[in-house]
Amino acid sequence: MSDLNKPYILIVEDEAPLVTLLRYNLEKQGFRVEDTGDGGEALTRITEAPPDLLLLDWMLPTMSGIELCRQLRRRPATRALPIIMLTARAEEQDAVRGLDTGADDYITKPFSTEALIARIRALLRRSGSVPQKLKLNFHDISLDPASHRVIRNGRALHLGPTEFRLLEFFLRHPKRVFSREDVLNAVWGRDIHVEPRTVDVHIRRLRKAINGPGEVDIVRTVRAAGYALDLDLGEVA
Amino acid sequence: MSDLNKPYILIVEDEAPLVTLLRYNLEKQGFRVEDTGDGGEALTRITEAPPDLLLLDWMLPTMSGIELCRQLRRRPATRALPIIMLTARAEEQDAVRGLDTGADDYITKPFSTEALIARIRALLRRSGSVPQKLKLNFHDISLDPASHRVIRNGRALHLGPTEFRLLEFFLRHPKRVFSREDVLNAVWGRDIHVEPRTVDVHIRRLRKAINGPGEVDIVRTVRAAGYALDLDLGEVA
DNA sequence: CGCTACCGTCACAGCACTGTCACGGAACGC
DNA sequence: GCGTTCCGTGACAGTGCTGTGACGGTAGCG
Repeated sequence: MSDLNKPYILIVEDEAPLVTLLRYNLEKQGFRVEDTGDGGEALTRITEAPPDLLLLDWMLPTMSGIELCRQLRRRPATRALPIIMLTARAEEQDAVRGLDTGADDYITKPFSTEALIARIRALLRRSGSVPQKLKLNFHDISLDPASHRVIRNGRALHLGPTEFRLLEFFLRHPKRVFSREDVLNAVWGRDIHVEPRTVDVHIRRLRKAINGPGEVDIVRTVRAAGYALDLDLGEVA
Repeated sequence: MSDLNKPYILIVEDEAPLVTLLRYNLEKQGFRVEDTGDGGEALTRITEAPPDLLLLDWMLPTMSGIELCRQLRRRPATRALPIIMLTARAEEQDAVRGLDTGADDYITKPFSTEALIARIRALLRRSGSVPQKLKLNFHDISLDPASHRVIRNGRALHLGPTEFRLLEFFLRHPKRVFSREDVLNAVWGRDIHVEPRTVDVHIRRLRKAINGPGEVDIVRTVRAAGYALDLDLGEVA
């Protein structure tokens, strides 16, 4: 299956002819395409295997596009998923509301194929469209989301569930500082309430777990700001 | 100046009436707006103080919008800068090419203000809910807000939290003199009360932190006025 | 049921950082 | 020149932030 590495686009649209047209053009452009006409089914499929980009129709039978969009934006896992809304020209007002709800872009029917593809490319380029399944690594550490395994310098590490998610999150955004609030939202979930200092404790447990004797600390503390996955270089050559 | 911390939008457009309209609406939305009709000038201004978002007209006198866009995309510092292109309806084909060149979105004239603002919000939200992501640099110093790192001449500097915010503020408005009150409002916050002289002390700490031996002082004292991030040349050329 | 692994919270200590002051020197006006 | 205003500098006490160990609670499992 060579197309497992292609960018994966999910079309949520119930007009069959339009789907056929889109599928044809997008596959010609080298995308892997799946589709569904049902909002609920879309939600489960996205949960199972999040696409790199979502083409979302405004009018849907079971669940409206905007509602689906809202639900996706509530989940940490799909918060950054690029979404393009498809609307009829007359519904442009709603489309504007759609953007504020969380869609990244919209396009009005009828549209030219080139315009759509250009927008898709722009969005994918921006979101760095790297397939999500790859192993994550930084410095001498490696995390495999599929097998749920973490390795540093050849030796396997044992992490608790939260430590694992924490490390995975940091590995996805290396060298970037996150406040305790950011970390809570991303790792614990948007509407869970825990004390910000809890992050400190788990950072400590993570450090203890991944830092063997004589190994450098990969987690950098930035006072009054948060934490980052980064080498704590005091000086540079 | 209460708007120094607002998201900063640069408009590159030579039709004065349109600029006036845009400026009015965007400022009402809480953005700080600057504009220029010249592509070359835009480039220098972006280099000096990168905006959070760029509104870019396709037709420009000296340098075409698409050329400006291409140049910006070539530089690492502005590669992620969100760009919205403004084009006339008839030029839609070009706009598509514009997207492939590196613009993030385009909108065809005439457009509704709400549609534009919605797109702006979507872009700013996507580029990190905190609208500050681009690296800032001046002379031989570089500050990365994302990784919270400051580098001068290849060596990493260690700054305290306040020193960091202070430097970041000055880097966003280089070569501009700010009174102690301005600095307090922007860096400490509008309703925090501290003695104006406190700024002096932190300026000193900042100087000590960033000025290595044999390096020029980047912070210029303007007697009876305040401070500026600028090379201290004894006399004007 | 008891055991284990893990989680969230807290208290406390150490230390980096902060705001303020006093002093002396520099810059300026006359 | 002198007086005044302004700024650089070092010191210092108070504050706030983080690392750390400990503790009670819970879910899963045999």
